[in-house]
Amino acid sequence: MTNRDPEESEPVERGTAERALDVAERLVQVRGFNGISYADISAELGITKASLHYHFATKADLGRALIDRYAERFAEALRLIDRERSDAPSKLDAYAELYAEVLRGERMCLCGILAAEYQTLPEPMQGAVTAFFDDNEHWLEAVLAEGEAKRALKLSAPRREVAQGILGTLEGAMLVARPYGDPTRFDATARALLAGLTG
Amino acid sequence: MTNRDPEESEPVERGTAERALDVAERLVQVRGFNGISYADISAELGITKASLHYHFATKADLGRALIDRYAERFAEALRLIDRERSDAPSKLDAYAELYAEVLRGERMCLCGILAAEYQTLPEPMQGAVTAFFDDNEHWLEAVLAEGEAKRALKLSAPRREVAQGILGTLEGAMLVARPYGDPTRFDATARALLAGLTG
DNA sequence: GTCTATAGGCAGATAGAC
DNA sequence: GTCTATCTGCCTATAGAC
Repeated sequence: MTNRDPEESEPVERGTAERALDVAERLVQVRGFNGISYADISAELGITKASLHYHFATKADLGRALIDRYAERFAEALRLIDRERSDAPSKLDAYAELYAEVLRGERMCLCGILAAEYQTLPEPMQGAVTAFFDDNEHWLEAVLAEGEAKRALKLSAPRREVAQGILGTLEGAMLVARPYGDPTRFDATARALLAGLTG
Repeated sequence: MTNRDPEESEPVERGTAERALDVAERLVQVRGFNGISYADISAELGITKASLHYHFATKADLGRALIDRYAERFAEALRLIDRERSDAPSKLDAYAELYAEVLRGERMCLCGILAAEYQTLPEPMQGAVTAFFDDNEHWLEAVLAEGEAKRALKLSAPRREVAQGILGTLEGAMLVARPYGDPTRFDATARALLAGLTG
């Protein structure tokens, strides 16, 4: 369990900007970027909107910082998986579990929900969203390559396509599961997906 | 090709309410419900916001009408598939093609994009979104049952779970493909999904 | 059914005091 | 860094004339 929610951690010293990102991240993962406002965030934080603007001049700045931090934390989680899991199937299992954790927090993947709003996002945010997906797919491709080399995985399509398929499938399973408030909807799809790769 | 875009069809007589739904549907499928306004719709329609309020008193009413009409049209497309396709694999193929068509129009599935915004939707819209998913899954379950009976499909999980997996996978493949403006990203995932069922 | 006009609220953002 | 105060603009929605 690496991808801990900062808001649930021990109360270490955190600056206002960091705490603002914590609140904004959760709100966006629940309501979407177009569904939240400076008022929402600053109210939860106990400061004024003007103070929040001091840390993030524009909403685009805030959104960009949100994605960058999320992507970094996700990348760190992937490095931890590489260290702690030895074979490809186990790594893919841990990867799916990252998504399941997010969903159990009643949230959508940050970049998944931003993908839905993609056409309305300021440009710097758009680039950061696809960069997140690209990073994930590259990591998945490496895992798939390792799995093929060690005969632990059998792919029926090019690695790149399979990697894209894994990402899309997990994002979609989250997307549909959340309205039902039922994380097990996600689990079944994830299990079937991974079973199809080891088959 | 059943699910034709009314805006691209021959100019048959259409009332203002219908034309408003056409415009709103496209806008929501591109920008999301929180990303559009009465001003956007009425401007494209060449009428005032007040006139639009005559047809749809509140935005919630408009949204509800949007989903209901979309769901009806989708259900009609499914009935056509049942009539024109004889075996389960072919039906699933046609089902995936419905999604591919939407994506080629640079749109997201209406209910897929609304699922992302679910927590901010007025209640009547929330119920209509899950009802759409439920309808789709019931149809898929029936197709899967037929495919199993005729030994055309081999399922490695309960029909219900497989149906949920198909829906989620296709929605997710659309969600991620759209930011890249590359419909082929969707096709690869859809093909692999169906191949795994006939396997 | 469509219009003009407008209400009332909230959005993102800024100026300037402390 | 945080505040109060304020601006401008857009939002949903309504009143009432035509």
